[in-house]
Amino acid sequence: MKKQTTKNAEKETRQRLMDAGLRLFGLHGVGATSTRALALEAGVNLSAIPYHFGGKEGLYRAVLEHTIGVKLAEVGPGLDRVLAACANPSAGRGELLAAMRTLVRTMVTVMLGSPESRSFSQIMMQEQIAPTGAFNIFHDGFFAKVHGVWTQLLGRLLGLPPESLELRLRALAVMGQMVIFRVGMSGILRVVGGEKLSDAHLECITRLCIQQVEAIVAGYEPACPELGAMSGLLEGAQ
Amino acid sequence: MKKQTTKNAEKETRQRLMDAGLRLFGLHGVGATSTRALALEAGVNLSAIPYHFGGKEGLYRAVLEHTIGVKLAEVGPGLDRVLAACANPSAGRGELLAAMRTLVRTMVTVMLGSPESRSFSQIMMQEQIAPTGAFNIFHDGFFAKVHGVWTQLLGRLLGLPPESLELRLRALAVMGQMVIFRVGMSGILRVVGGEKLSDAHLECITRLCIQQVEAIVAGYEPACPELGAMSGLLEGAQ
DNA sequence: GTCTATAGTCGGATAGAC
DNA sequence: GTCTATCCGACTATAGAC
Repeated sequence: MKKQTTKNAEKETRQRLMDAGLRLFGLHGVGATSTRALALEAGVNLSAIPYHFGGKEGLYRAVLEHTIGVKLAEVGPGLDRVLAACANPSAGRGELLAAMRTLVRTMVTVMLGSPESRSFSQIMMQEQIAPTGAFNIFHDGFFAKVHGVWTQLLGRLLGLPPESLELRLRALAVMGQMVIFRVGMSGILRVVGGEKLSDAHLECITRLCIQQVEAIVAGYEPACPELGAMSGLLEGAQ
Repeated sequence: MKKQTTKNAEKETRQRLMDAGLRLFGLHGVGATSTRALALEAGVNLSAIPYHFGGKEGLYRAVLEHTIGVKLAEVGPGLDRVLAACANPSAGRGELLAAMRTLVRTMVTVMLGSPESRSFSQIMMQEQIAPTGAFNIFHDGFFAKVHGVWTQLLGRLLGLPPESLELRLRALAVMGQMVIFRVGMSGILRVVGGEKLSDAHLECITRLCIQQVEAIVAGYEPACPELGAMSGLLEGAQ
């Protein structure tokens, strides 16, 4: 790599380090990523890390906050569509289901489609495995929002109160149908071959998730009525 | 910790190191776990690691292989129940669904119930995030087996051929409903409080997953018929 | 703001006494 | 088999030249 003292590198150093951080922190975690590897990957001097971010941890937090903003903007439209439908008291089943289809499509696309989504979900998984001080940035800033929207949507479709424990757990299970393709991506890719799923795969996953959610909604029967009154056990919506 | 030169420590050193490895590798990954931390956690001398396992990587592989054996034995009965039902050509829908319920209950219990299951799934997640040379031990030895059984079961219930891509992807999505409670456990526990889910939570999750799988089976409609003929894109059953 | 050089610490593995 | 002592490399962060 060439020297970076030219014009475009002057204010670009932070960005280059954050890009490198997204990749390497996702792959190896914070603890196993060395500042040397980060500097090398970014094509930047090692000392730029403590200088710009106060250290490795500071870079990690900066990467987290930036990436959350990006991803939230990507899923935002899908979430808003659902919230709009739920906010309309006269919205019928068809309207709610249409919003659900949009949300599933958005989530599959955002989670599985874009290349940097891999690093993002890797970091999310790292935080679930061993939460750091930055865990709440993800939890409150991203996961709880998405889970809250699914909870509202399913609450309307299933006729369950928003605080119902069963509802919140069901929202998790429904999301799991999509999330597993992210979580198990390495296993899937190992056999499919290649760096990412094809568009045909993504379309199939999208349709099949939509169809299964429709079936779940259509075939709903209460599973644990005795827990229906419990509330506050899971995080609140957005 | 007391000296361990007494009788019960002589052949126990390997076991103590593997226990410590399961915990620490799961929490921090191989790269971020130091041999010193392992030796301290195990109450064992540092030199025991290269001596008994040839090094840190050797200990990791030993932990993987041992834990897979344990976990496979735990889910084995549930898997066998399903395989038996599927092997019987005259097995009716009710019989297949009964086997499905047993399998869901077994998986939820094994994944979420036992305390060491947390470390096991943490290591599985680490391998999905950044596969090491030991990835196939998990993939072929555990995941592919479970996924293969679900594929067979759903194939019978949905009337899809075992090689169907849609079927294999659906098996993943169905498993995702259970897996997400493992993957997202940190977020769930953070709000529930405590070290593990209560029995009431586990029972609710079990019932709700069973009910949703039943709904999916009852409400099935082909989602991507044009991909029905594709085969070999995902790993084979057991 | 970016670099080199270096301080101070911790990493994994080994040699050799017991 | 288990221990102590130690090598040597890699780590993060900082000081100071430019």
